[in-house]
Amino acid sequence: MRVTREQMQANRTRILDAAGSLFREKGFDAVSVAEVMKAAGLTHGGFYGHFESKDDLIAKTIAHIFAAGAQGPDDLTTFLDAYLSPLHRDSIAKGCPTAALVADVRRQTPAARVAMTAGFNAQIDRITSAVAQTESCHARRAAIGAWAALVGAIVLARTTDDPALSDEILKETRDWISNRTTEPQTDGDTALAPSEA
Amino acid sequence: MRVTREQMQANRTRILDAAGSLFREKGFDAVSVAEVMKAAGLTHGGFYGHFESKDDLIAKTIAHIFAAGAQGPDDLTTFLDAYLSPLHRDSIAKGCPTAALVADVRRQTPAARVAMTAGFNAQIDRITSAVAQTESCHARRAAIGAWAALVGAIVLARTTDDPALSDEILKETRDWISNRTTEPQTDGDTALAPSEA
DNA sequence: CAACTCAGATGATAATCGTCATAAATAACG
DNA sequence: CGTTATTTATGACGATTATCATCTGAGTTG
Repeated sequence: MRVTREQMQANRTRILDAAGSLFREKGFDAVSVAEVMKAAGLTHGGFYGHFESKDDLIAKTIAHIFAAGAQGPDDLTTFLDAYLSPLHRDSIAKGCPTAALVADVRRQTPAARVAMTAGFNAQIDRITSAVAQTESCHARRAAIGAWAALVGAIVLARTTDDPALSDEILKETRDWISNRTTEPQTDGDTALAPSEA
Repeated sequence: MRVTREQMQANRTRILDAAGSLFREKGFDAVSVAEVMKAAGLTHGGFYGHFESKDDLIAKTIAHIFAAGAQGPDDLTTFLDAYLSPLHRDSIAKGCPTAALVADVRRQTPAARVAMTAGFNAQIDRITSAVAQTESCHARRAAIGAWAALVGAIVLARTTDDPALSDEILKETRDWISNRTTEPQTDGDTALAPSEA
């Protein structure tokens, strides 16, 4: 049952791809090693020839997902629309790894959290660049704030069982993030202010 | 081994309290029924006298947590400061149930998602009331947007292994949410705008 | 082409966990 | 005070799962 060296590398990639989808979809705990291998077209036995343990696979999978999805947001409007779209909300297995895995990674090994943090930094940097096109002073602050709202909205929209509320969360968050400098005082701005302001 | 009816009710509450902390801390899957019962001072056998199944416990626990923590944000500034504080970030077991459980509930039974959605609506309503004190036109939009940013920031800050980044996420999100109408054009506002704006 | 190597398949093992059957012991009731 | 009802404790069962030992067969190398 031996296989070409290239074939072996391809198998390894297939395992990481399968794990990337399954982990995002069902979470780390709910996915068994055998299930990942089956999705990759292999049997469970060969797994430990590729990875030291399931924890090792988890850490490597996180890094693999972020390495693959290095697409940066060129146009901020387009990015916001796509990120907070029902389509993105419903395609978890192929969607933003941060939104799909944040909560799960907290309980994983240090290596997994390190890989996740690397993805965080990359994502913040990308959004900061996009924000800097229209706002330079506090670009990083705006990037972090908007990113938190994006991730929060997606996670909330995916959890509720009420479709109307889910859509509303996406839509209102979308408008809340951008409709500020666009129409400053026209229809009453929607920003929050400390009550003593 | 029979017990007073009051004692039995007290035991049931102890089970729900213990489950509330453990589920928030470690997630639904990682907490066994026996572990919950032990934390409540009981043995695992008596569990099925109180609940039909573990899934039943999960749904009832979600409702129980939201029923207990019905504290509304009176002052918005105080609420934002408390929610995005390192103290709240680090006290997961006693902190916001939404932030601790959103991602996990997505993969649970319909009953669990119904209970969670009820908590969502309550929280949105409370924040909307607080926001309405300074902003009436799009109060609900502002509440949803701010809430998404709050939940997202806490979840992200809890996941990263970099303490500095974690603190930064809390602080910058805090400032990004409120520093808008306070100082409109003074130091360059930090709001995002569509690039064609 | 022959000997060796090693990726992958098959099967086994030990641990964990949800669930349930049964036993025990005490509260509740007349 | 005796009988009944019911909560909790004890123990067991079946299913799942991570991990590893072993076998097989085809790539690799000389």
